[in-house]
Amino acid sequence: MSKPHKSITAQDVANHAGVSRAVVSRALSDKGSIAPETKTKVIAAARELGYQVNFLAQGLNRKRSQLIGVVVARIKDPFRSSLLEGLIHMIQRRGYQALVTEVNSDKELEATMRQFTQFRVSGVIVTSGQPPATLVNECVQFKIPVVGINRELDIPLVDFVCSDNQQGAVLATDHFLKWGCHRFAWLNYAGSTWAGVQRGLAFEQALESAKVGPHSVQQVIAEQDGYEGGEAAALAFDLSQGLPQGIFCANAQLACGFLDGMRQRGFDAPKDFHLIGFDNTPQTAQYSYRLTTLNQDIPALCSEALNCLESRNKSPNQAARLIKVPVSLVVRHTSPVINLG
Amino acid sequence: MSKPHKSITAQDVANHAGVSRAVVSRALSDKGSIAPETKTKVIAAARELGYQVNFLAQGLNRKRSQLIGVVVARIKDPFRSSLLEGLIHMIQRRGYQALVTEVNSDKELEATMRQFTQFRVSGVIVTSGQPPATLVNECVQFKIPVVGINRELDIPLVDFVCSDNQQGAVLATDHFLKWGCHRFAWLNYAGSTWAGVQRGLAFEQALESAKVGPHSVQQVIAEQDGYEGGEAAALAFDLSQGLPQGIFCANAQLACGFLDGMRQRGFDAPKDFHLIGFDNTPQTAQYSYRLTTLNQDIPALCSEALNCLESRNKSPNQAARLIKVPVSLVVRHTSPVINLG
DNA sequence: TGTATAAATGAACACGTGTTCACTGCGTTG
DNA sequence: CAACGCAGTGAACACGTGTTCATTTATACA
Repeated sequence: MSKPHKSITAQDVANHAGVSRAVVSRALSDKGSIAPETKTKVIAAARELGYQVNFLAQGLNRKRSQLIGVVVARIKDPFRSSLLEGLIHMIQRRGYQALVTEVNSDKELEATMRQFTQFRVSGVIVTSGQPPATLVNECVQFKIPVVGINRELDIPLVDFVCSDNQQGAVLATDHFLKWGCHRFAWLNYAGSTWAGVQRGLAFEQALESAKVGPHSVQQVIAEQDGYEGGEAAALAFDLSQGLPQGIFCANAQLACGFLDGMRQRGFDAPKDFHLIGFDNTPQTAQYSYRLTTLNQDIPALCSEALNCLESRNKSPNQAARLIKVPVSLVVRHTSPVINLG
Repeated sequence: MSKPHKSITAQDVANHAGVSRAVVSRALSDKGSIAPETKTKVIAAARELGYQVNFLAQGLNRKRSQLIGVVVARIKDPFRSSLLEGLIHMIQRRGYQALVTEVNSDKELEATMRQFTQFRVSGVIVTSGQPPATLVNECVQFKIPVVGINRELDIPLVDFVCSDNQQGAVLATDHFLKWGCHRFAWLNYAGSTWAGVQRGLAFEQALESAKVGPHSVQQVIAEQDGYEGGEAAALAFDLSQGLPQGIFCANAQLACGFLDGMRQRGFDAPKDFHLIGFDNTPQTAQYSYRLTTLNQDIPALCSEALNCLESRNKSPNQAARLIKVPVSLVVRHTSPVINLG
């Protein structure tokens, strides 16, 4: 029962089938030439013995494991966990395994990526932090493709997949304008991600294109991220000039917090202001919030990311790609549909 | 720039330091005897060349990789993502890497665990589904320790770490009784996890110990899990006999949904009923919910799980352990502190 | 000084796989 | 009948590491 259990190898299958080990490898990998009846015989023997390849040996030989490294941060954040779920799902679906690492500083990220190369991963997906140049170079030297999600940098040979923040800002702006909003604010937090900053800039730009002067646009920077940051920002909001009618949030957590903060001061959406946040997290759909949000197409983001990895695995030196994934406006209670009646 | 990049091996370090490869191995692993000056010389050479061991070769040789397989389901669920975050954090902290797999059926779980053995993982942590006997046997034969979190089964050589549902039910019951509640309900969903069922039973038992007759306890089974399940259950709740005063939920998502469902019918906590749910997820702390919850000690769960793995790696045949981790009552608005004034 | 003991080192093997290369036997063609 | 090509096979090597074992060197002791 508790014997050392010699694990069964391709050699065992070969002995059992009366062929050489090389034939076993060919029979199972569909490479090289092999007689049909030998093949079936070997496969039968393998099944009978319950043979399973040793991924470590296989990877060592191929100089590549079927692992894909995933870098994430703050997994419990609702959007991030949804993205991670999508990534893992897609990774498994395409026959890989997810090596997930949580990273909170760039130093950690460096150590992490080093370990990825030590495992000879087939690819690296970065959803947090910005890949340090030295490590990216290391990956490039090992011919390990790297792709970033929801960030854009100009790194040679590194692809990026990103939700279309510009389009999202335009969708939000149009919706606000249809409601007749004429004063605006946008909320972000100090030390925001690249995507957060980008969304704010895109919002300002979209308003400018719509001939809304910059004096009608107020920028609010919360001291921290997440619900608490948004709540605190609302509690500290300067109301001496009244509330802006259209408020745009860099992410859903900030938006929920901001809404709850305003409620504590006696204001609510859409009665007193309109609110649109990025990231259509499950929570935003709940009765207590019913936020109008910009939905990121998570399956598309994940699918494109893996496309990039596989494509670059085939031709490692192709030019870096930047793929923008469209977002869509999910209209809910905090800035409802416009009644045409 | 895009040359094949021969990766540097221990042999290269050996050549560079003018010793044999075996010495390199000893210098870096602190095993076997080695002259101090040779050691520093080798380490210097390794650093100079930027040598990093190949984990695949290392694992192949040791018959064990430094990977730990983690089985999860529905990652985007708030409690599950918090648990996953804690696990990954703890796994990295102890020098392993997390191989994360999402699983939705027992068939998937079987395939997954098979792949874990193919990677010769150092351990498997199951947070979803119940480990199929055949696969557990396979792991046992490979001497791969398996530990389950928040479930208990009687499987030889498999350890379990579980929040103390009984204690949680008692805490909730005591709190309800102090408020003078005399009619109760508990909410779960059809096809619940083992933990969910257990919590309901423990609640009934705690009430029975407090001399509350079973006719005062109502059981509600939602058709599905999560917020939507709880909301639907509240909307369908039979009010002909009025509302129970003390309502206990198997998890936080159900509780949030139930609360919002009741609000849609004009009821609210703690005005019309008291509500306590398991899982102190971030959302429950938010202003719109402020749920009184039972907090699971996630760091302790994760730490104990890894303790089990490491302990069983040292002595594989020790008796199966069941570790109960205490929970604590977080008193918030839906069943507030009792005013002694 | 000779010997026993310990420390330090390198050659060799094992881990399990994929792939190259030489070889055999067979059918085809000139 | 000879020559040729070709499908099928197995021996051997490479991947990079950890560890055993024999060998060499230095040290202590009688």
